[in-house]
Amino acid sequence: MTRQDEVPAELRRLWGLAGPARLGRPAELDVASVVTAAIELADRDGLAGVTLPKVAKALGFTSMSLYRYVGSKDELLALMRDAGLGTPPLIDTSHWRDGLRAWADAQRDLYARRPWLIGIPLSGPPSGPHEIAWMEVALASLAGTRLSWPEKVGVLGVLGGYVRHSVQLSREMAEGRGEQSQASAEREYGRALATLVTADRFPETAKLFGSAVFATPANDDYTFGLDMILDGIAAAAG
Amino acid sequence: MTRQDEVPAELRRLWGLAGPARLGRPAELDVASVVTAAIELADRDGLAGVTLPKVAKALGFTSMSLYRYVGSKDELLALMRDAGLGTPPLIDTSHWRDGLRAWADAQRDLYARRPWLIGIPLSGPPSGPHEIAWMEVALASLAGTRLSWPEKVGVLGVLGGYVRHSVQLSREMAEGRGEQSQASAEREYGRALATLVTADRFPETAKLFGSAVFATPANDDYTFGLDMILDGIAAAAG
DNA sequence: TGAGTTTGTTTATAAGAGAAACTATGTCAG
DNA sequence: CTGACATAGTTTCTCTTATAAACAAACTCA
Repeated sequence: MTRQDEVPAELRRLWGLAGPARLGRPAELDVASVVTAAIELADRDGLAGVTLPKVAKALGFTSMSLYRYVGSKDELLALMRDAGLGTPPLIDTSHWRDGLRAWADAQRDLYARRPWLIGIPLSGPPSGPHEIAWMEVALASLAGTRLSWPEKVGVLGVLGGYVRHSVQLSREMAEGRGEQSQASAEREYGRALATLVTADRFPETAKLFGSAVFATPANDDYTFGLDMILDGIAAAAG
Repeated sequence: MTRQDEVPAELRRLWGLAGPARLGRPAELDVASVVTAAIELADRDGLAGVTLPKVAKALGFTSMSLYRYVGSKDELLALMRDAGLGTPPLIDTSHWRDGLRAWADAQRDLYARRPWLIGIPLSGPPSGPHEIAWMEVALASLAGTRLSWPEKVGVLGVLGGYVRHSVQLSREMAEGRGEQSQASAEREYGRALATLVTADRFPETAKLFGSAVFATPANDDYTFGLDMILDGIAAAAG
C-alpha cells in the first residue's frame, strides 16, 4: 500500500505521489507541468536551453516558484529523464534474443527522438517509474535464461551503455556533416588531423584514417555491434 | 612534415605544436602549465572544482589570462582529457583477446585513478595525441583479425563504452556506501523504492530488488561483462 | 474571524563564462 | 636609438545561472 510518509520527497515527485495539499493557498502549478515545459524546451533547444529562468518564463512564472516543485536543477533533470523515457513499447519477451534486440532498438529510437536524454548524467540506480518499466522489459526477456541476478544486471549495463554510446557517436558524426560551412571546417579539421597521425607513430590508426570510415553511415555499425553483444550474451546465457 | 600553418589552433594546442612567438612580450605561461594546474584541481576537487578563476588563482594569474592559451572552457576540458589519459602502457598486442583485455583493464585503472575523466563529455572523434595512442593500441590488437575498419571501430566503441560505463556505475554505488549518514539515507531510499516497485507491476524487477544485488562488489560484474563482450568479438572476428 | 499553512514573488548573493579596452613588455626595421 | 608593431596579462564590464531568505497573497479550518 506504499505509505506515502517515509518516502523521500524526491521519490514522491518521481512517482507522482503528490496529492494536492488541501491546506493553504491552492497551487497553480504542479510537477508535471514544470517537467513538461522543461522537456519542450529541451526538445527544441537541447539540454543547454533548459534553465530554471527559461522554464519559468515558458510557464509564465518566476524562476523561484519552480523550487516549490523540484528542489534543485539536478532533480529537475532527473524528472525530465524519467518522463522523457516514457512507457516502453510492448515487446515480446518470450525469446531473450529477440526481446533484447527489440528493447535496444526501441531505446535507440527514443534517443534519436530525444537526444538530450543522453546528456543527462545518470546518477544513482534506476529509480523512476518509467526507468524501471524499461528495466522490467529487459529483465523479462532474460527471465528464461540461467543468468544470475548480478549477471543480468551486467547484461543490462552492457546493452544499455552500448545503445547510449552508439547513438551519441553517430550523433556527433551527423553534426559534423551538418551545415555547409561546418562541413568544410570539419573536412579541413579531418585533413589536418590526418597529417598529424603519421604512419610511423600510429600505423594502424593512420590506415584507419585513410580508409574513409568516417564517411559511412553509422547504421550498419550499430547493428554489427548489437549482434556482437548479443552473441556475447548467448555465450554466457545459452 | 605537418605544416604548422593550416592546422586549426585547437589541434595545434592539443598536439603541443606551439612554438613560442619570438615577437612581442614573452609569455610567462603556456598551455601545458594551464592544463597541469587544471588537472591538479580536478584530481583534488573533481571536475566541478575546475573553473577558470580557480585554475588562474592556482597559477597566480587572473582568469582572463587563461584565454590566451585555451580559447574556451570546453577546450580546456578537451585538453585536460587528452593530457589526463597520458601515454598508454606497453601492451602485448599479438593476441587480440589478451591485448584487448589488457587495454580495457588499463583504461579501467586509469578511470579509477582519475574519475573526472569520465565526466568530460567526449565531443567529436578522437583527436588528441594520447587519445589516438590509446586507440592505436586497441587497433593493433585487432590487426590480425579479419574485421573490417568499420567493424573495428564498432568493437572499440563497445569496449570503450563498456569500461566507461562500468567504472561510472561502480563509482556511484561506492558513493552510496560512503559516509555513515549517507549510507543510512541510501538504505532508507532503497527501502522506500522497494515499496514502490511492486511485484504486480514489475515482477522481475521486484525479484531483483529482493535479491540484494546492490550490496555485492562490482568487480566480478566487470569481469563478467568484459568476458561477455570478448566472447561477442570472438564470434565476429574468429 | 484569526491562526496556521501553502504558494508565488521580491530581493539578494555568489559564482562563472567571456568580451573589450587597456597597459606592459618585448622585437625589429629604419 | 627610436618608434611601429605584436604579444601578454590585467582591469572592468556584462550576461546568465543557481539558489537562499524574507515576504506577500490566498486559502482552510477551528
